[in-house]
Amino acid sequence: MSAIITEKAFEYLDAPIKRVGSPFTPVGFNRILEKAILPNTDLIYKAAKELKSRVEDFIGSGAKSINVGTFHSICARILRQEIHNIGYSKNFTIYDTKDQLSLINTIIKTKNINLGSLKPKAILNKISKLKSDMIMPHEFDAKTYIPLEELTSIIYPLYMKHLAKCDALDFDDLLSLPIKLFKKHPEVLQKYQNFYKYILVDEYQDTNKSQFLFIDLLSKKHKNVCVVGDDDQSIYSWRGADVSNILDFEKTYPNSKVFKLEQNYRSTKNIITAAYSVVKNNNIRAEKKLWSDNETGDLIQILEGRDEYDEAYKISAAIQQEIRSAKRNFKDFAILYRTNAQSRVLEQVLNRNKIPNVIVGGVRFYERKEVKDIIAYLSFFANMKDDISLKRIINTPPRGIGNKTLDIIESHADENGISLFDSLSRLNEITLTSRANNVLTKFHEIIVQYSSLLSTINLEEWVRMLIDGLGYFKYLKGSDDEESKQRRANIDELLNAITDYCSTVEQPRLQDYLEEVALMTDIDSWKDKKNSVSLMTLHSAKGLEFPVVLIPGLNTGLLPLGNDDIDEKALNEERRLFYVGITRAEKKLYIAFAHERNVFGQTKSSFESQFLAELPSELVTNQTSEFSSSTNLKSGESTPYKAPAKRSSTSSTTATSSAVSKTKDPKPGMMVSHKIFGTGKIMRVLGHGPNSKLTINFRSAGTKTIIARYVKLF
DNA sequence: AAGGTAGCGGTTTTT
DNA sequence: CCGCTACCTT
Repeated sequence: MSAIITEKAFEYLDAPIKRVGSPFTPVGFNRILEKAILPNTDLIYKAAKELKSRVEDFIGSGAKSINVGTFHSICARILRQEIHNIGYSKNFTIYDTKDQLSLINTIIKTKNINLGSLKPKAILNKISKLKSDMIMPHEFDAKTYIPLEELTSIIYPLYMKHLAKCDALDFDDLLSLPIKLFKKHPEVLQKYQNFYKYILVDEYQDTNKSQFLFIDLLSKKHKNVCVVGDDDQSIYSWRGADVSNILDFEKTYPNSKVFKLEQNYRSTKNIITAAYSVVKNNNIRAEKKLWSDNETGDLIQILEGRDEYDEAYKISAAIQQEIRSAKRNFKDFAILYRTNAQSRVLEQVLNRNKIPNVIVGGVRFYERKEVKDIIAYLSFFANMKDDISLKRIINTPPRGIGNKTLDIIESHADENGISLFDSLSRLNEITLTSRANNVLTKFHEIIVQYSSLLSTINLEEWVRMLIDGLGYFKYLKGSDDEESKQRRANIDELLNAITDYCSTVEQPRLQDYLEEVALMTDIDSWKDKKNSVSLMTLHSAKGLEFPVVLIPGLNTGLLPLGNDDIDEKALNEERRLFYVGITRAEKKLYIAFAHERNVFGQTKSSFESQFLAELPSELVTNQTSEFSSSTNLKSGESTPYKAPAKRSSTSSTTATSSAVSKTKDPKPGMMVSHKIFGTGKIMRVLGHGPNSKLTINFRSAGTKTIIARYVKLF
């Protein structure tokens, strides 16, 4: 989500103003915002430039001092300037999720905490939730009979202490510390209030408590705030976003004006109607009527695949068909899925069909092991108190510093209340084997050496020398050939990115580069200059639009995601996610599902998503006549995927008929019913046919093993 | 005491 | 199918 903070640009608006119905905005600011901020942007500063020029086009000159950025980046910028006021170092490091987890694991290990069956990730999620609600450790009223809460109440304060010791901030701190700063130092607040006289927030429905407070404080003086959003598109409640921020805006700011933007300029009538038919099934939402002057448009096409490969194949075929008949370009298409894992198969099949494609997000570039390794080195040089990065690099590449040695160093640092690196400079105080002493001294020397080198040569050159000096490429060669090639390529790309950064910025600084990297969004790094089909998650697609959108994976368990015990609130959010996906489409919408899916490496039969049935049958077709039987795609000789399923099915034009798999063979994942035990899910199958033994997890009776002929398959 | 490997367990979504 | 742990080998 983005915040626009500008001085002149919004003067013509009466403020405060609330706008609702973000996807249905007339040609106006929101549209400019969507166009300007999200696509075609490499980095934040480029986005700001782009926005500036577009706003200038719109209101003429005067759009001078515009600041554009995500909440996180704007907050980070403020903190770099002001954080010393609340007792932190300006050299703070920003920890990503991996760093956070590693920190929590360190705590668990050193404090001998027994997590039981809980995972560190669960604790981290809990802590993050608390932080986004601005609940400090001492304010957390844990219900101690709930293990998660009790353990969190133990770990949370330690986690905070450890972060502070490392001069590190997590993503939540970036949002909450400015508020602490503003409250403690009114003079600092005032400075920024005067600096940002007009404030505009896009995607306001996805703001959390700290983001609300941030805007509230900043706008208190001049009271010029304009927010845009749509409660139907709230898809981040799992990370603390609170829809009531937008729903209660009028109450919070009694002088505000509301403009309902109910005309849609983006999509065809059919797409809008379909989107509405879906989202109206949600029980908690603000009713709005939507309309459009656009053409009625084509019907929504349902694609039915035998499995996810076939589904991907049908999607490829649909794209080829659209390109042939409607003269579209590859860049007009977006494939939007629920989970990143789905991108693999799609990418594979698209490649086989020679359809150029680009995955936005996914396993993020900067989270890949080899890239993260180098970034950890850089982070450590930027902040030597960063124990987490030190632990990552100290034996990468392997230099004979193992767990035992590290344990000794850690307890020394802990006892003396110093950083790990400080302990390394005081090895004489520590009892070590001479071998350990040697390798540690050597490591310490390397760090000192490169640290002093950093101030004498330029950043780019220094990074190259560092990677060289570490023998990192040699280290990568160790693993198997194809993989190490890829990893080397990634390091090369990282080097290119650094070179790029150095050439676009006046004064390249290691820290600034790292900050940019930490806060870069998927969309930022999206290079859509190439004429390619875009692949991304539904979450990433928010705010974007494409002539043709294809949404695969409309299966139970996948969209909506989760098992059948999904609660109403979560189901509503899944539905909103589907709604967001539908409303990305301008001209044409394809929705796909498969009868079988590979989950956990096992093929499981899969049912149609309930959301399919919510599409009005008269707007939907699954006649794929033009290409369903076609093998005219150049799919290559060795394509292992099966020819399109020959199903006698689908004489009906709706997708609402339930797709019952007619297979007689029971398979794991299928639902069954039993005279005595009721309904349950097959967990395991032993043997074949009616006499096979099924391990079934019954809803009320628990797990039983039963001969297949005694149960009924759904 | 390090480092390599086999086997296990576990699934969102993002800054 | 991927990452992590526990164990086994050097």
